[in-house]
Order: sequence, then structure tokens, then C-alpha cells
Amino acid sequence: MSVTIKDVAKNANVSIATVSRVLAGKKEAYSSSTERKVKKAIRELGYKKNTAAVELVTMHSNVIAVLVPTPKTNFAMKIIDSIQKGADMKNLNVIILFVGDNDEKMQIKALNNVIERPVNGILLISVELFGDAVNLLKNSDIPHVFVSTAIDKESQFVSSDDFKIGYEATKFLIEKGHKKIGLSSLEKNSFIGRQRVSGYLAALNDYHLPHSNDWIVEGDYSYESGFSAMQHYKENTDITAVIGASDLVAIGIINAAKQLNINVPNQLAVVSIDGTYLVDIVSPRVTSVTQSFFTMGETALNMLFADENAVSNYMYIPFKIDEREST
Amino acid sequence: MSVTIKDVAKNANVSIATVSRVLAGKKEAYSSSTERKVKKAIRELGYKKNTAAVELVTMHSNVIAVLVPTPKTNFAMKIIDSIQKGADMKNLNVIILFVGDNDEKMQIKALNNVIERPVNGILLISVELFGDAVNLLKNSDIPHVFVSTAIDKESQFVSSDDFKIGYEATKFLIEKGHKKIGLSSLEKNSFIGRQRVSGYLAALNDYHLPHSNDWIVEGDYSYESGFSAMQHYKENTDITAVIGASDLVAIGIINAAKQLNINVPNQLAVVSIDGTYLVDIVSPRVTSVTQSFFTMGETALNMLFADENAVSNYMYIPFKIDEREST
DNA sequence: ACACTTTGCGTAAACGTTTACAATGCCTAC
DNA sequence: GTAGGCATTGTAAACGTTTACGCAAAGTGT
Repeated sequence: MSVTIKDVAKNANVSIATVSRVLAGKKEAYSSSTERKVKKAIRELGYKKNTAAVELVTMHSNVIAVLVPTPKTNFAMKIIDSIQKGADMKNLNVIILFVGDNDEKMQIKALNNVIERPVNGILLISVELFGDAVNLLKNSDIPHVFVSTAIDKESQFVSSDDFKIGYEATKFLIEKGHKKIGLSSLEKNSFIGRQRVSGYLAALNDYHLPHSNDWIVEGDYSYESGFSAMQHYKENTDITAVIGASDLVAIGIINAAKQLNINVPNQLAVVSIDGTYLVDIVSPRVTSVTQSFFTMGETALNMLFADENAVSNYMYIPFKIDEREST
Repeated sequence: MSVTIKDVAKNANVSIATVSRVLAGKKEAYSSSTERKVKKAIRELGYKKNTAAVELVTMHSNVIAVLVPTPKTNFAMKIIDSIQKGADMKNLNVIILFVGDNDEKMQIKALNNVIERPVNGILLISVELFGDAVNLLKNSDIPHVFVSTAIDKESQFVSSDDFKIGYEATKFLIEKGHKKIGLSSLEKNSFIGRQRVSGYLAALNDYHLPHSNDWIVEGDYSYESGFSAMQHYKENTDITAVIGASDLVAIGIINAAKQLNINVPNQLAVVSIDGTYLVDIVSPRVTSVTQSFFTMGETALNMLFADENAVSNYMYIPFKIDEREST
């Protein structure tokens, strides 16, 4: 079988306790000559720690798990990037799991996989948990924070203030002179979707502008749903501006507009929400509500390890509006 | 502390062995009345398996690890997607780890993290391992296969035939009438980079066309490196076509060309390698050598569990050329 | 020379499972 | 009535670590 601490101990002529101490680097507990012997044995035998055994006895690991809906969520990568960097500094290992989108069974499977081992914490990026999955997580007493999403204000989360995003994006367009503004391809029943719609409506209201149900279209943040939303707008409305719920949605709208001979930005102004690198590689480059995904990841990681009582449950990360060529 | 199998046993009035058997679903080994008792106790106590203990005693887990260079590698997501789907069917859990790019220390750290637990297999997507990291992996006797990359033909890998990609992309452009063709932003010293360059040169040679060192530019598959490659071409060459080593590179070239008032495809034809969704959302839409990333992931997973002796070490996945607006 | 402290190391228990083996009771066949 | 078989359950060892505890040797201060 594989090399264990016992083999090392025998080879170095010390006890397993000593080997363990050298491994753990408890410097005050062994002499430098034993250290040499042990390290030599470790090298010669090619010894590898058995993490399962370690975790069993210590009841603790230095792993944090990051759950992401699907590999397609492109902004999530930016968040993961910052989590990874932060974790490296804290000497934590990060593992990422994709939980299927909209599938309670898959969510539960992924959650169980994570809960059944002693992970240090769980970060859920943009995943909306369903019924039983929520309870599973809540009852696990593993610290967890939601990132760029939330189920309610009781659980810990960090995200942008999506009400404000809806509001500011709308306000931005209103102040450019638009009066009929679409809001495209968000999930109306999700926490985030509701917030954004509220913000959007609040802005219209503050400026005494009417609104229409036809202006808000449901969707799933995808390129395709943006593309087809544009068809809907063309046929059913006379909006002059539209907010895409994600970069891809906005790009889908723009490309559909092109196909319909609608000029962006002259006949239709488009603002996207997210501001990933995509907005800069398409043409026209897309004006965006740019979220600080990097900060979001950092903050989430800190929140995970913060004293539970010291911090508030949730945290909003500032965003900004970057004007580009689509408005 | 947390609920263990002992608590369940006590609560259900059976031995821990019985609980374990019910948990494992060894149907022939217990009566349905005990099953009921045990399951009830499990539910009431909210018992969760301790994976560390299980893995310790069984010396085996149903986890496969996927290593990816950085969260930025956008085609990797497609591969991961298929791996995930395949793994779900096989009832395996997938964990993803990002190993830093070009950093031996990080690679070793990530590898150790994985090797030290009983993972079933390791898939390395597009990661080029450095010196010690290679040995670490080879000595671990954990089955592993490289995906969309390789270190040599001795280790198992699945990828496109990058020589052929270089050859076919070049041939495609030659047959469209181009004689001076650039190859942009690949890492000349990587396995893949060398293969593509060879294929490219072979095609030029087969058609009795000259080549120039100025036509091949080193880079890192990024948008930026494509962008700056274009400046180089404009200043130092008179090429009429260029192959971008990735979609982002090609898009960078196209956008830089736009800025330099070079019309694509009329003055410069551009072909990208990869063919992810990006080629369809920019304009002009990019002609691409489209790799079958989905198949690649599937195949890699199968190879991981195939009988070691039955299959050849490596496997090439077919690709195709999709002509779009950039040529 | 003595008592006390420090340094370095070993012994053994514990972590939560799985599983080989043994034990029990019951059933069937003679 | 006895032997053998089967179904169901329990006992205990094992997996590879960490760490509390204890002990010996060496050092220190008087």
C-alpha cells in the first residue's frame, strides 16, 4: 500500500508522534537532527499525508468550497479569481463545484458532497437555492455566504445593491432624455430580479414617467434571451432605450437590433449590467453598470471568517456606470 | 459535537454495523423493519456522513478533480461542463481547482491538495506542468489525463491534433488565395504551440510558399496579445491573413485592425482557433477552427476509467472549420 | 549535590466509519 | 429430533493521523 507515517517513523528510527510533529512544523518539539532524519525519510519514501485521516482526527480542514450554478456564468469567474487569490494568502485551499441550475436534486447532491466533509466555509456564487437545499445548508452550521445573490436578508450575503442598480441604470437613461425604457431578460421571481425591477420602477416613478408591462421582459441572462427580447420590443413597443440584465443580454439585444436595422445607439440606447470584459470586445462597446466582482469575492471571503456577531448580515459592494458607445 | 453513526445506532436501538449497512444500502443484509427504524433515527437526528472517516477506511472516494489554469480560460468551461455531465451519470463528484498559471509553487500546492486525498482521478485542462509538478503527479499513481494539452506522448492526453489545426487553418487561408499569413499569440515553447507552428510551416511548405519570422508572434492567448500583435503586423509585415491562437486573440486582432483602418475581411482575413460562443457575438463574426470541447471532456472522462492497457495513450478529437464573416 | 525546569521524544487514545467474522434464532429436510 | 442452511444482527479490528500525557535526560541555580 501507500507509504504511511509509520513507515517514515520506522525508516527514521523515531516514533510516529515525532514524525507527525515534524510534519506539522511544531518547531519547539523536536531537535534539528531528528528533523533532518525525518525529512530525509519522507523524501526517500515519497511520503504523502493522508488528508482523510488528518481531517478525521482534527475535525477541520483548510478547504473552502465555492458553489457556482454552471460553468457558463461568466462573471462568476472574476469572483472566483479574487476568492482564489485571497485564499492563497490565508493558506486555504479552494474547491469549486458546479451545482446544476434550477435543479433541486443537483443542488442537494452538491451541498451534501460539501457538507459531509469538514469544509471551513461555503461560498455560493449566484446560486439560488431551492426549498430543501436551503434547509440543508442552514442546518449544517458550516459558515456560508451568498455572493451576488441572496435568499433573504437574514442570511449572510454580499452583492451589489440591485435595487440601486435598477434605479441608477434607469436614471442614467432618463437623464439622457429617454422616456420609454425597456428592462430585459431577468428572472422576475428571483431575489435579484425583483430588486432590479423595483429600482427601475422607482426611477420611472420619481421622474413621473409611465411604464408598461411590455417593457419588462423575462429571461435568463443569456445572449439568446437578449436576442429574442429585441424582437419582442420591435414588434410590441416603441422604446428608445433598454437595460440588459447582463452583458450577454445587452450584446444579444444589440446584435438583434443590427439585424433589424435599428441603429445603436442612435435609435436605441443599450446599457448592460455587469461590465465584464465582454463589453469591450464587441462593437459598439457597451455602456455598462459595472459591478466590482473582484471586491465582491474578497469581501465574501472576509465575511466568511469574520466574527459572526461583529458584522452585519449583508454587505453591498459599490458599482459604477461606465459609458461607452452603446448610449 | 455532531451526530455520528453511534448516536443513530443508539437511537434506533441497533448496532453501528447495522446503521452502516442501511446507509450503504446493502439490501440483503437487513430487514425492512430495521431499515425503517434506522432511517427514522437518521432523519430525526439530522445525521450526516463524515466523509473523512469513510475515505479513511475505504481508501477510496468518488471524487474526481479537475485542474484548470485560471478562471480566465474561457473554453475550459465548456470542457468542464461535459465532464460534469458525464460525472453525474457515473455518480461521481467533481471538484475544480484553479492552479495558477506559470507558477510551479502554485501547481505543486494544488497538486498536493489533490493527491493527498483519495481522489479517483485527475483531469488537467490546458495546464502545462513544470518540472517538479510533473514528477509529483507521475509518482502519485492516481490516474490522470491531460485535456487540450500534453507534456509528451507518453502520458495520457486528449486534445485536438494541433499540428493538424495549424496545417488546416493555414491551408484554408492559402486556398482562399492568401500567400502571406500570420500566426499570432501562441506560446512557442509549449507543446501545443510547437505543434501548431509545425503544422503552419508544413502547410506553407507544401504549397511552396515562403515564410518569415515576423509572421509568427509569441503571445499568451489573450485579447491584449492579439491586439498588440496587430500593431506589429501593421508595422513590420504585409500579411493579408492571420490565424489567431484563440478566439480572444482573433478578436483582439480584428478590433486593433478596425482602429488602424484595416478592413476585415477585405484587407485582412482572420481565422481563430477554438470557436467558442465569442466568435458569434462580435462583428464581424469570426471564422474559426472549431474544437469539440464537449467531446473532449467526455472522452477524457472515459479515458480516466478505461482499462489502462486497452487504450492508446492519447486521443485526438476531430475539429472543423466554420467559415464566418472574417474571411 | 540537590531540586527544579526545560527539552525531546514515546505511548496510547481518539476521530467515525466499514467489514470480516461470529453469533443467534428460525426454517427446512430428513 | 437433529443437521444444515439462511436471514439478520452484533463485535471488534482496522484505516492514518493528532495530541494529551508522561518520562528520561540534560541543563540551571543554589
